[in-house]
Amino acid sequence: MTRDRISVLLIDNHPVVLDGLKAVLETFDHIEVIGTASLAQVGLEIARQRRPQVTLMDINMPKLSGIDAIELFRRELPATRIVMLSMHDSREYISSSIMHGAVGYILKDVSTDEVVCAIETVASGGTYFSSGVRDILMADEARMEADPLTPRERHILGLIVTGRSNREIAEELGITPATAETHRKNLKRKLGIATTAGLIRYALDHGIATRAV
Amino acid sequence: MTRDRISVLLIDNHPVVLDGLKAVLETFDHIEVIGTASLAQVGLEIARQRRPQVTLMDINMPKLSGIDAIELFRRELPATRIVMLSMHDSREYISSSIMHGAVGYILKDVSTDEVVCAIETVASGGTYFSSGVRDILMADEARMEADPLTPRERHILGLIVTGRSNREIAEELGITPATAETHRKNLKRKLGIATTAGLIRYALDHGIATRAV
DNA sequence: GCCCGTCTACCCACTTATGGGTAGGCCTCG
DNA sequence: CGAGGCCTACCCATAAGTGGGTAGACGGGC
Repeated sequence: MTRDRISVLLIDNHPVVLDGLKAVLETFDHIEVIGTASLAQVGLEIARQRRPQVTLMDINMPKLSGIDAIELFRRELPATRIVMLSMHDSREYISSSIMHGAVGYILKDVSTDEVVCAIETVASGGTYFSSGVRDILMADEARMEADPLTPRERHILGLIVTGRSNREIAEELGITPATAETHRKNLKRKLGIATTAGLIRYALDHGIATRAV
Repeated sequence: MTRDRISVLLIDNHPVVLDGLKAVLETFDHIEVIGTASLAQVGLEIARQRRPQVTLMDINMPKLSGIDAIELFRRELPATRIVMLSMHDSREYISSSIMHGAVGYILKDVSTDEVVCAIETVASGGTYFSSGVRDILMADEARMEADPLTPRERHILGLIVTGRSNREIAEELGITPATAETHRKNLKRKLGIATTAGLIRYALDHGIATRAV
Protein backbone atom coordinates (compact mmCIF):
# COMPACT_ATOMS: atom_id res chain seq x y z
CA MET A 1 0.00 0.00 0.00
CA THR A 2 2.91 2.34 0.61
CA ARG A 3 4.36 3.42 -2.69
CA ASP A 4 8.11 3.29 -3.06
CA ARG A 5 8.37 7.06 -2.90
CA ILE A 6 6.46 9.22 -0.48
CA SER A 7 4.37 11.75 -2.38
CA VAL A 8 4.34 15.15 -0.76
CA LEU A 9 2.36 18.30 -1.38
CA LEU A 10 3.66 21.63 -0.10
CA ILE A 11 1.39 24.54 0.71
CA ASP A 12 2.89 27.75 2.03
CA ASN A 13 2.34 31.33 1.07
CA HIS A 14 5.96 32.24 1.66
CA PRO A 15 7.75 31.61 -1.62
CA VAL A 16 11.08 31.30 0.14
CA VAL A 17 9.85 28.53 2.37
CA LEU A 18 8.01 26.85 -0.46
CA ASP A 19 10.86 26.80 -2.92
CA GLY A 20 13.48 26.13 -0.32
CA LEU A 21 11.63 23.20 1.09
CA LYS A 22 10.95 21.81 -2.36
CA ALA A 23 14.58 22.05 -3.34
CA VAL A 24 15.71 20.36 -0.17
CA LEU A 25 13.15 17.60 -0.27
CA GLU A 26 13.99 16.81 -3.87
CA THR A 27 17.47 15.84 -2.84
CA PHE A 28 15.95 12.83 -1.11
CA ASP A 29 15.29 9.91 -3.39
CA HIS A 30 12.45 8.50 -1.39
CA ILE A 31 10.47 11.72 -1.36
CA GLU A 32 8.57 13.07 -4.32
CA VAL A 33 7.20 16.59 -4.24
CA ILE A 34 4.13 16.21 -6.40
CA GLY A 35 3.13 19.83 -6.20
CA THR A 36 3.41 23.17 -4.47
CA ALA A 37 0.87 25.88 -3.81
CA SER A 38 0.80 29.19 -2.03
CA LEU A 39 -2.90 29.08 -1.36
CA ALA A 40 -4.81 26.36 0.42
CA GLN A 41 -7.52 26.28 -2.24
CA VAL A 42 -4.99 25.70 -4.96
CA GLY A 43 -3.29 23.04 -2.88
CA LEU A 44 -6.60 21.30 -2.40
CA GLU A 45 -7.17 21.23 -6.14
CA ILE A 46 -3.74 19.72 -6.70
CA ALA A 47 -4.39 17.20 -3.96
CA ARG A 48 -7.65 16.16 -5.59
CA GLN A 49 -5.77 15.17 -8.69
CA ARG A 50 -2.51 13.86 -7.29
CA ARG A 51 -3.58 12.38 -3.94
CA PRO A 52 -0.42 13.07 -1.98
CA GLN A 53 0.40 10.79 0.90
CA VAL A 54 1.58 13.73 2.94
CA THR A 55 0.63 17.39 2.84
CA LEU A 56 2.84 19.98 4.50
CA MET A 57 0.76 23.07 5.09
CA ASP A 58 1.47 26.46 6.50
CA ILE A 59 -0.88 27.42 9.26
CA ASN A 60 -0.98 31.12 8.47
CA MET A 61 -2.34 31.76 5.05
CA PRO A 62 -4.52 34.50 3.62
CA LYS A 63 -8.10 33.72 2.57
CA LEU A 64 -8.22 30.16 3.83
CA SER A 65 -6.38 29.47 7.07
CA GLY A 66 -4.44 26.29 7.50
CA ILE A 67 -6.75 25.14 10.25
CA ASP A 68 -9.83 25.50 8.08
CA ALA A 69 -7.97 23.87 5.24
CA ILE A 70 -7.39 20.79 7.37
CA GLU A 71 -11.15 20.37 7.49
CA LEU A 72 -11.49 20.54 3.75
CA PHE A 73 -8.63 18.17 3.16
CA ARG A 74 -9.98 15.67 5.58
CA ARG A 75 -13.41 15.80 4.06
CA GLU A 76 -12.24 15.23 0.54
CA LEU A 77 -8.98 13.39 1.03
CA PRO A 78 -9.07 11.69 4.37
CA ALA A 79 -6.03 9.61 3.54
CA THR A 80 -3.56 12.41 3.09
CA ARG A 81 -1.56 12.92 6.24
CA ILE A 82 -1.41 16.57 7.14
CA VAL A 83 1.57 18.15 8.82
CA MET A 84 1.27 21.76 9.84
CA LEU A 85 4.14 24.16 9.38
CA SER A 86 4.18 27.14 11.66
CA MET A 87 6.36 29.89 12.93
CA HIS A 88 4.40 30.03 16.15
CA ASP A 89 4.48 27.52 18.93
CA SER A 90 1.12 28.75 20.13
CA ARG A 91 -0.64 26.20 22.24
CA GLU A 92 -3.92 27.14 20.63
CA TYR A 93 -2.68 26.60 17.11
CA ILE A 94 -1.15 23.30 18.01
CA SER A 95 -4.10 21.81 19.80
CA SER A 96 -6.48 23.22 17.25
CA SER A 97 -4.48 21.59 14.48
CA ILE A 98 -4.51 18.27 16.21
CA MET A 99 -8.19 18.55 16.97
CA HIS A 100 -8.95 19.15 13.33
CA GLY A 101 -6.97 16.17 12.20
CA ALA A 102 -3.37 17.14 11.60
CA VAL A 103 -0.94 14.37 12.44
CA GLY A 104 2.12 16.52 12.70
CA TYR A 105 3.16 20.03 13.62
CA ILE A 106 6.61 21.38 13.01
CA LEU A 107 8.09 24.76 13.61
CA LYS A 108 9.78 26.41 10.70
CA ASP A 109 13.02 26.77 12.56
CA VAL A 110 13.69 23.04 12.47
CA SER A 111 16.38 21.39 10.41
CA THR A 112 15.47 19.90 7.08
CA ASP A 113 16.40 16.53 8.47
CA GLU A 114 13.57 16.95 10.90
CA VAL A 115 11.15 17.76 8.12
CA VAL A 116 12.21 14.62 6.29
CA CYS A 117 11.83 12.65 9.47
CA ALA A 118 8.37 14.10 9.98
CA ILE A 119 7.36 13.13 6.46
CA GLU A 120 8.63 9.61 6.90
CA THR A 121 6.95 9.23 10.25
CA VAL A 122 3.52 10.43 9.28
CA ALA A 123 3.63 8.57 5.98
CA SER A 124 4.06 5.35 7.88
CA GLY A 125 1.11 6.12 10.08
CA GLY A 126 2.71 7.92 13.00
CA THR A 127 2.58 11.44 14.30
CA TYR A 128 5.37 13.95 14.45
CA PHE A 129 5.83 17.06 16.48
CA SER A 130 9.03 19.05 16.43
CA SER A 131 10.95 19.50 19.63
CA GLY A 132 9.53 22.89 20.58
CA VAL A 133 6.06 21.58 20.00
CA ARG A 134 6.73 18.47 21.98
CA ASP A 135 7.68 20.61 24.95
CA ILE A 136 4.37 22.37 24.83
CA LEU A 137 2.43 19.17 24.42
CA MET A 138 4.41 17.71 27.28
CA ALA A 139 3.71 20.68 29.51
CA ASP A 140 0.08 20.25 28.67
CA GLU A 141 0.24 16.63 29.55
CA ALA A 142 2.01 17.36 32.80
CA ARG A 143 -0.69 19.84 33.69
CA MET A 144 -3.20 17.21 32.78
CA GLU A 145 -1.58 14.46 34.79
CA ALA A 146 -1.81 16.61 37.86
CA ASP A 147 -5.54 17.08 37.72
CA PRO A 148 -6.77 16.24 34.31
CA LEU A 149 -10.41 15.43 34.51
CA THR A 150 -13.21 16.05 36.90
CA PRO A 151 -14.62 13.02 38.71
CA ARG A 152 -17.70 13.20 36.56
CA GLU A 153 -15.65 13.24 33.40
CA ARG A 154 -13.57 10.30 34.56
CA HIS A 155 -16.72 8.40 35.29
CA ILE A 156 -18.14 9.16 31.88
CA LEU A 157 -14.89 8.29 30.18
CA GLY A 158 -15.07 4.91 31.85
CA LEU A 159 -18.51 4.37 30.39
CA ILE A 160 -17.35 5.46 26.96
CA VAL A 161 -14.65 2.83 27.09
CA THR A 162 -17.28 0.16 27.57
CA GLY A 163 -19.00 1.36 24.43
CA ARG A 164 -21.91 3.16 25.98
CA SER A 165 -23.73 5.70 23.85
CA ASN A 166 -24.60 9.14 25.14
CA ARG A 167 -28.11 7.97 25.77
CA GLU A 168 -26.94 4.95 27.70
CA ILE A 169 -24.59 7.05 29.77
CA ALA A 170 -27.39 9.49 30.45
CA GLU A 171 -29.72 6.76 31.60
CA GLU A 172 -27.00 5.27 33.74
CA LEU A 173 -26.19 8.52 35.48
CA GLY A 174 -29.66 9.98 35.60
CA ILE A 175 -28.83 12.92 33.36
CA THR A 176 -30.01 13.85 29.88
CA PRO A 177 -28.23 12.64 26.76
CA ALA A 178 -27.43 16.26 26.00
CA THR A 179 -25.39 16.49 29.15
CA ALA A 180 -23.57 13.28 28.44
CA GLU A 181 -22.81 14.77 25.06
CA THR A 182 -21.41 17.89 26.66
CA HIS A 183 -19.17 15.86 28.92
CA ARG A 184 -17.95 13.91 25.93
CA LYS A 185 -17.19 17.13 24.09
CA ASN A 186 -15.37 18.53 27.10
CA LEU A 187 -13.30 15.37 27.40
CA LYS A 188 -12.19 15.67 23.82
CA ARG A 189 -11.45 19.34 24.14
CA LYS A 190 -9.55 18.99 27.40
CA LEU A 191 -7.48 16.09 26.22
CA GLY A 192 -7.00 17.40 22.73
CA ILE A 193 -8.30 14.18 21.30
CA ALA A 194 -10.45 14.18 18.22
CA THR A 195 -12.00 10.75 18.19
CA THR A 196 -13.81 8.42 20.52
CA ALA A 197 -11.20 5.82 19.69
CA GLY A 198 -8.57 8.21 20.97
CA LEU A 199 -10.49 8.71 24.20
CA ILE A 200 -10.58 4.96 24.73
CA ARG A 201 -6.86 4.63 24.20
CA TYR A 202 -6.25 7.54 26.54
CA ALA A 203 -8.39 5.96 29.22
CA LEU A 204 -6.63 2.62 28.91
CA ASP A 205 -3.24 4.30 28.94
CA HIS A 206 -3.98 6.30 32.04
CA GLY A 207 -5.67 3.62 34.03
CA ILE A 208 -8.98 5.47 34.05
CA ALA A 209 -10.48 2.31 32.70
CA THR A 210 -9.18 -1.18 32.29
CA ARG A 211 -9.56 -3.54 29.39
CA ALA A 212 -10.91 -6.30 31.53
CA VAL A 213 -14.61 -5.80 32.16
CA MET B 1 -24.97 5.66 42.08
CA THR B 2 -25.35 2.08 43.23
CA ARG B 3 -28.27 1.83 45.57
CA ASP B 4 -27.81 -0.18 48.71
CA ARG B 5 -29.95 -2.99 47.34
CA ILE B 6 -29.73 -4.31 43.83
CA SER B 7 -33.12 -4.01 42.15
CA VAL B 8 -33.96 -6.97 39.99
CA LEU B 9 -36.74 -7.69 37.52
CA LEU B 10 -37.57 -11.27 36.60
CA ILE B 11 -39.12 -12.22 33.29
CA ASP B 12 -39.83 -15.85 32.56
CA ASN B 13 -42.86 -17.58 31.19
CA HIS B 14 -42.35 -20.64 33.35
CA PRO B 15 -44.18 -19.94 36.60
CA VAL B 16 -42.06 -22.45 38.43
CA VAL B 17 -38.85 -20.73 37.50
CA LEU B 18 -40.30 -17.30 38.11
CA ASP B 19 -41.68 -17.99 41.55
CA GLY B 20 -38.82 -20.18 42.59
CA LEU B 21 -36.25 -17.64 41.60
CA LYS B 22 -38.16 -14.86 43.29
CA ALA B 23 -38.42 -16.82 46.51
CA VAL B 24 -34.76 -17.64 46.51
CA LEU B 25 -33.57 -14.17 45.65
CA GLU B 26 -35.71 -12.65 48.36
CA THR B 27 -33.70 -14.50 50.95
CA PHE B 28 -30.81 -12.24 50.10
CA ASP B 29 -30.86 -8.92 51.85
CA HIS B 30 -28.96 -7.06 49.21
CA ILE B 31 -31.27 -8.08 46.40
CA GLU B 32 -34.69 -6.65 45.84
CA VAL B 33 -37.03 -8.25 43.34
CA ILE B 34 -39.00 -5.24 42.17
CA GLY B 35 -41.24 -7.20 39.87
CA THR B 36 -41.92 -10.35 37.93
CA ALA B 37 -43.51 -10.96 34.57
CA SER B 38 -44.21 -13.90 32.36
CA LEU B 39 -44.26 -11.88 29.17
CA ALA B 40 -41.56 -9.59 27.89
CA GLN B 41 -44.02 -6.82 27.11
CA VAL B 42 -45.31 -6.85 30.65
CA GLY B 43 -41.79 -6.91 32.00
CA LEU B 44 -40.92 -3.92 29.87
CA GLU B 45 -43.86 -1.99 31.29
CA ILE B 46 -42.76 -2.80 34.82
CA ALA B 47 -39.22 -1.79 33.96
CA ARG B 48 -40.40 1.55 32.63
CA GLN B 49 -41.84 2.36 36.01
CA ARG B 50 -39.39 0.71 38.35
CA ARG B 51 -36.10 1.01 36.47
CA PRO B 52 -34.46 -2.17 37.70
CA GLN B 53 -30.70 -2.29 37.80
CA VAL B 54 -30.72 -5.86 36.59
CA THR B 55 -33.21 -7.75 34.45
CA LEU B 56 -33.14 -11.53 34.34
CA MET B 57 -34.96 -12.63 31.23
CA ASP B 58 -35.83 -15.96 29.76
CA ILE B 59 -34.72 -16.33 26.19
CA ASN B 60 -37.62 -18.47 25.06
CA MET B 61 -40.89 -16.69 25.44
CA PRO B 62 -44.05 -16.65 23.36
CA LYS B 63 -44.99 -13.55 21.39
CA LEU B 64 -41.87 -11.56 22.06
CA SER B 65 -38.63 -13.51 22.18
CA GLY B 66 -36.00 -12.69 24.74
CA ILE B 67 -33.58 -11.64 22.05
CA ASP B 68 -36.01 -9.13 20.57
CA ALA B 69 -36.86 -7.98 24.05
CA ILE B 70 -33.22 -7.10 24.66
CA GLU B 71 -33.53 -4.59 21.84
CA LEU B 72 -36.57 -2.96 23.35
CA PHE B 73 -35.07 -2.83 26.80
CA ARG B 74 -31.89 -1.28 25.54
CA ARG B 75 -33.77 1.32 23.57
CA GLU B 76 -35.90 2.43 26.43
CA LEU B 77 -33.85 1.53 29.45
CA PRO B 78 -30.24 1.38 28.40
CA ALA B 79 -29.08 1.32 31.99
CA THR B 80 -30.70 -1.92 33.03
CA ARG B 81 -28.24 -4.77 32.85
CA ILE B 82 -29.76 -7.72 31.08
CA VAL B 83 -28.92 -11.29 31.96
CA MET B 84 -30.43 -14.00 29.80
CA LEU B 85 -31.76 -17.17 31.32
CA SER B 86 -31.82 -20.17 29.07
CA MET B 87 -32.17 -23.89 29.06
CA HIS B 88 -30.11 -24.12 25.91
CA ASP B 89 -26.44 -23.60 25.59
CA SER B 90 -26.84 -22.89 21.90
CA ARG B 91 -23.97 -20.96 20.50
CA GLU B 92 -26.35 -18.96 18.37
CA TYR B 93 -28.49 -17.91 21.27
CA ILE B 94 -25.51 -16.93 23.32
CA SER B 95 -23.73 -14.86 20.75
CA SER B 96 -26.97 -13.35 19.57
CA SER B 97 -27.75 -12.30 23.13
CA ILE B 98 -24.37 -10.73 23.56
CA MET B 99 -24.60 -9.01 20.22
CA HIS B 100 -27.90 -7.48 21.18
CA GLY B 101 -26.59 -6.16 24.43
CA ALA B 102 -27.03 -8.75 27.15
CA VAL B 103 -24.25 -8.66 29.70
CA GLY B 104 -24.85 -12.11 31.12
CA TYR B 105 -26.11 -15.51 30.10
CA ILE B 106 -26.82 -18.24 32.55
CA LEU B 107 -28.18 -21.71 32.08
CA LYS B 108 -31.14 -22.66 34.18
CA ASP B 109 -29.37 -25.62 35.65
CA VAL B 110 -27.04 -23.43 37.66
CA SER B 111 -27.15 -23.09 41.42
CA THR B 112 -28.95 -20.16 42.93
CA ASP B 113 -25.64 -18.98 44.28
CA GLU B 114 -24.52 -18.55 40.75
CA VAL B 115 -27.57 -16.52 39.91
CA VAL B 116 -26.86 -14.26 42.84
CA CYS B 117 -23.27 -13.99 41.78
CA ALA B 118 -24.36 -13.08 38.26
CA ILE B 119 -26.65 -10.37 39.57
CA GLU B 120 -23.92 -8.91 41.72
CA THR B 121 -21.40 -9.03 38.93
CA VAL B 122 -23.48 -7.37 36.26
CA ALA B 123 -24.85 -4.81 38.70
CA SER B 124 -21.32 -3.65 39.37
CA GLY B 125 -20.62 -3.31 35.70
CA GLY B 126 -19.20 -6.69 34.79
CA THR B 127 -20.41 -9.55 32.67
CA TYR B 128 -21.35 -13.01 33.80
CA PHE B 129 -21.62 -16.25 31.93
CA SER B 130 -22.33 -19.51 33.67
CA SER B 131 -19.83 -22.31 33.41
CA GLY B 132 -21.44 -24.14 30.51
CA VAL B 133 -21.69 -20.90 28.60
CA ARG B 134 -18.12 -20.00 29.37
CA ASP B 135 -17.01 -23.26 27.81
CA ILE B 136 -18.77 -22.41 24.61
CA LEU B 137 -17.43 -18.88 24.56
CA MET B 138 -14.00 -20.27 25.29
CA ALA B 139 -14.25 -22.76 22.45
CA ASP B 140 -15.24 -19.91 20.24
CA GLU B 141 -12.32 -17.89 21.38
CA ALA B 142 -9.96 -20.79 20.86
CA ARG B 143 -11.25 -21.16 17.34
CA MET B 144 -10.76 -17.48 16.91
CA GLU B 145 -7.26 -17.41 18.33
CA ALA B 146 -6.21 -19.95 15.76
CA ASP B 147 -7.13 -17.85 12.78
CA PRO B 148 -9.55 -15.21 13.77
CA LEU B 149 -9.47 -12.53 11.17
CA THR B 150 -8.46 -12.23 7.59
CA PRO B 151 -5.45 -10.04 6.86
CA ARG B 152 -7.73 -7.42 5.43
CA GLU B 153 -9.86 -7.41 8.53
CA ARG B 154 -6.82 -7.14 10.77
CA HIS B 155 -5.62 -4.20 8.75
CA ILE B 156 -8.97 -2.48 8.99
CA LEU B 157 -9.21 -3.17 12.70
CA GLY B 158 -5.89 -1.43 13.11
CA LEU B 159 -7.27 1.62 11.37
CA ILE B 160 -10.41 1.56 13.48
CA VAL B 161 -8.24 1.66 16.58
CA THR B 162 -6.68 4.89 15.38
CA GLY B 163 -10.13 6.39 15.08
CA ARG B 164 -10.49 6.31 11.33
CA SER B 165 -14.00 6.54 9.95
CA ASN B 166 -15.25 4.21 7.25
CA ARG B 167 -14.63 6.89 4.70
CA GLU B 168 -11.10 7.45 5.88
CA ILE B 169 -10.40 3.75 5.86
CA ALA B 170 -11.84 3.51 2.37
CA GLU B 171 -9.68 6.33 1.10
CA GLU B 172 -6.66 4.83 2.76
CA LEU B 173 -7.14 1.40 1.24
CA GLY B 174 -8.53 2.43 -2.11
CA ILE B 175 -11.91 0.85 -1.54
CA THR B 176 -15.37 2.35 -1.13
CA PRO B 177 -16.75 3.37 2.26
CA ALA B 178 -19.43 0.73 1.80
CA THR B 179 -16.80 -1.95 1.74
CA ALA B 180 -15.07 -0.59 4.80
CA GLU B 181 -18.46 -0.70 6.44
CA THR B 182 -18.91 -4.32 5.48
CA HIS B 183 -15.52 -5.22 6.93
CA ARG B 184 -16.43 -3.44 10.12
CA LYS B 185 -19.70 -5.35 10.32
CA ASN B 186 -17.92 -8.63 9.69
CA LEU B 187 -15.41 -7.85 12.41
CA LYS B 188 -18.17 -7.30 14.91
CA ARG B 189 -20.04 -10.38 13.84
CA LYS B 190 -16.97 -12.60 13.87
CA LEU B 191 -15.77 -11.40 17.21
CA GLY B 192 -19.21 -11.21 18.75
CA ILE B 193 -18.55 -7.61 19.74
CA ALA B 194 -21.33 -5.07 19.56
CA THR B 195 -19.52 -1.77 19.75
CA THR B 196 -16.60 -0.01 18.18
CA ALA B 197 -15.23 0.52 21.64
CA GLY B 198 -15.24 -3.24 22.10
CA LEU B 199 -13.36 -3.70 18.84
CA ILE B 200 -10.70 -1.31 20.02
CA ARG B 201 -10.27 -3.11 23.31
CA TYR B 202 -10.12 -6.41 21.48
CA ALA B 203 -7.44 -5.13 19.15
CA LEU B 204 -5.34 -3.78 22.01
CA ASP B 205 -5.77 -7.00 23.93
CA HIS B 206 -4.70 -9.17 21.05
CA GLY B 207 -1.82 -7.11 19.85
CA ILE B 208 -3.49 -6.37 16.54
CA ALA B 209 -2.88 -2.76 17.29
CA THR B 210 -0.83 -0.98 19.89
CA ARG B 211 -1.70 2.06 21.94
CA ALA B 212 1.43 3.84 20.91
CA VAL B 213 0.95 5.49 17.57
C1' DG C 1 -16.61 -28.35 -11.94
C1' DC C 2 -18.35 -26.75 -7.80
C1' DC C 3 -18.02 -25.06 -3.13
C1' DC C 4 -16.24 -21.80 0.03
C1' DG C 5 -13.84 -18.09 1.84
C1' DT C 6 -12.38 -13.44 0.78
C1' DC C 7 -12.89 -9.02 -0.84
C1' DT C 8 -15.57 -6.10 -2.94
C1' DA C 9 -20.05 -3.11 -3.32
C1' DC C 10 -24.56 -1.62 -2.70
C1' DC C 11 -29.62 -1.26 -0.65
C1' DC C 12 -32.60 0.50 3.06
C1' DA C 13 -34.24 2.78 7.37
C1' DC C 14 -32.83 4.36 11.47
C1' DT C 15 -30.03 6.01 15.30
C1' DT C 16 -26.12 8.34 16.93
C1' DA C 17 -22.28 11.25 16.93
C1' DT C 18 -19.98 15.68 15.78
C1' DG C 19 -18.78 20.38 16.41
C1' DG C 20 -20.11 24.80 16.83
C1' DG C 21 -22.60 27.40 20.20
C1' DT C 22 -25.21 29.37 24.76
C1' DA C 23 -26.61 29.33 29.49
C1' DG C 24 -28.32 28.64 34.28
C1' DG C 25 -27.62 26.81 38.99
C1' DC C 26 -24.44 25.67 42.55
C1' DC C 27 -20.41 25.80 45.29
C1' DT C 28 -15.88 27.39 46.68
C1' DC C 29 -12.29 30.40 47.32
C1' DG C 30 -10.45 34.78 47.83
C1' DC D 1 -19.69 39.49 46.69
C1' DG D 2 -17.49 38.24 42.58
C1' DA D 3 -14.86 34.96 39.72
C1' DG D 4 -14.35 30.57 38.16
C1' DG D 5 -14.98 25.69 37.97
C1' DC D 6 -18.37 22.10 37.63
C1' DC D 7 -22.50 20.00 36.28
C1' DT D 8 -26.35 20.53 34.04
C1' DA D 9 -29.19 21.29 29.52
C1' DC D 10 -30.34 22.80 25.16
C1' DC D 11 -29.83 24.85 20.07
C1' DC D 12 -28.42 23.98 15.29
C1' DA D 13 -26.85 21.46 11.00
C1' DT D 14 -24.28 17.92 9.20
C1' DA D 15 -21.70 13.55 9.18
C1' DA D 16 -21.29 8.94 10.53
C1' DG D 17 -22.48 4.57 12.25
C1' DT D 18 -25.89 0.58 12.81
C1' DG D 19 -28.10 -3.58 11.45
C1' DG D 20 -30.55 -5.93 8.41
C1' DG D 21 -29.94 -7.53 3.83
C1' DT D 22 -27.99 -9.06 -1.19
C1' DA D 23 -24.54 -10.05 -4.56
C1' DG D 24 -20.67 -10.30 -7.95
C1' DA D 25 -15.72 -11.55 -8.80
C1' DC D 26 -11.79 -14.22 -7.83
C1' DG D 27 -9.00 -18.03 -6.30
C1' DG D 28 -7.95 -22.40 -4.08
C1' DG D 29 -8.98 -26.97 -3.00
C1' DC D 30 -11.69 -31.27 -3.22
